[in-house]
Amino acid sequence: MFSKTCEYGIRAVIYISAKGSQESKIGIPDIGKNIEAPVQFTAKILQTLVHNDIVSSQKGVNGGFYLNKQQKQKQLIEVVRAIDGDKMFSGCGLGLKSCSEKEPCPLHDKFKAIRSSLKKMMEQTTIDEMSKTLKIGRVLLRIEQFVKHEE
Amino acid sequence: MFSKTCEYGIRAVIYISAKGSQESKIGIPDIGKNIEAPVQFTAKILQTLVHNDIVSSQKGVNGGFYLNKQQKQKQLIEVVRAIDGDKMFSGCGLGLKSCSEKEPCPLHDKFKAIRSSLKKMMEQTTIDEMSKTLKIGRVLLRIEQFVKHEE
DNA sequence: TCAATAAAGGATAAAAACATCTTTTATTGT
DNA sequence: ACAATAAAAGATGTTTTTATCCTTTATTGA
Ligand code: FES
Ligand code: FES
Repeated sequence: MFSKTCEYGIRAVIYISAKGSQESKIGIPDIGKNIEAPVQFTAKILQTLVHNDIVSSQKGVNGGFYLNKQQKQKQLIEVVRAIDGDKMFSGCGLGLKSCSEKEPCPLHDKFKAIRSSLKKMMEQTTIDEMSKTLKIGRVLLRIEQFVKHEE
Repeated sequence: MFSKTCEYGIRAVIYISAKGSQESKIGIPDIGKNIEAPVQFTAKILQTLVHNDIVSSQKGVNGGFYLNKQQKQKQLIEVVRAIDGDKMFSGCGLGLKSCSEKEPCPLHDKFKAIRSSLKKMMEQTTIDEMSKTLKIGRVLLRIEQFVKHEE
């Protein structure tokens, strides 16, 4: 469905949103470990997300990643668009160069319905919403249990 | 959504079903040209589909590919399974090693609904059905118009 | 002020996907 | 029989995706 890069990106964003804040930023090793993704590769993906104003970052001592209020309210589709582009939400299911009503592929009518539900779903889901289910421990971002913060 | 290999595979199968028959088999150059796919690569994909009893083939003079009656009735999901496997229909949307109700990812509830519609759609759609819309010229498998057979 | 820290950036490497080329095998019309 | 044909099979090449390594830049607490 999404590229591996995009999957890591979404997981990272949800984790950062759940665990980080402007006061307590999250470092790449922490992120990589908790979303079970290659650390350096995750760093690259986060660069892209910072460029696209989906994640905030700060260099230096006590630096790291976090999401500001506006960023937490972003839709998941924006994360996908920043990494994989729009292909999944507008491209042809059989790989034709373009998807159109005028020159549709055999699967067009049935496929566009699915594609449209997927798009709607990714638009209706915010990062914040996902991070909340993670916080209360209902869901996981890796096989082993999410490491609960001691407080 | 599907791999390029799978897209070519589905297009090829629909084309062969529409244009070929046991009496008049279709050759790889014809297929490659009409579905706008690399010829030799398409040959490889068809090998896989023959092994999986989705397409029939015959070597030698007047040989080529065709679909028998049972094969025409197969569901599109079988083509996808033969090439891409089952990942798209059972894997986690965020790339976790497994998708389960017991240890779901944050997107699980929403994602499984989409995935399930996609699966149902690919199960309810037969190769024959797709090839019929191609035959009557309502749809295309490539940018340029499908070459109508002279009869 | 400066050493420690952590992200940013650039270069490189490994793996997978996509694609092509060449040889072999089976089939058939003559 | 056999030459022509077309898929099967195996080897190889290219491109894209995924992943790692190393250097640079910005920040900050002591
Ligand atoms: S043309 Fe193929 S999905 Fe629209
Ligand atoms: S666990 Fe992620 S979709 Fe089911």
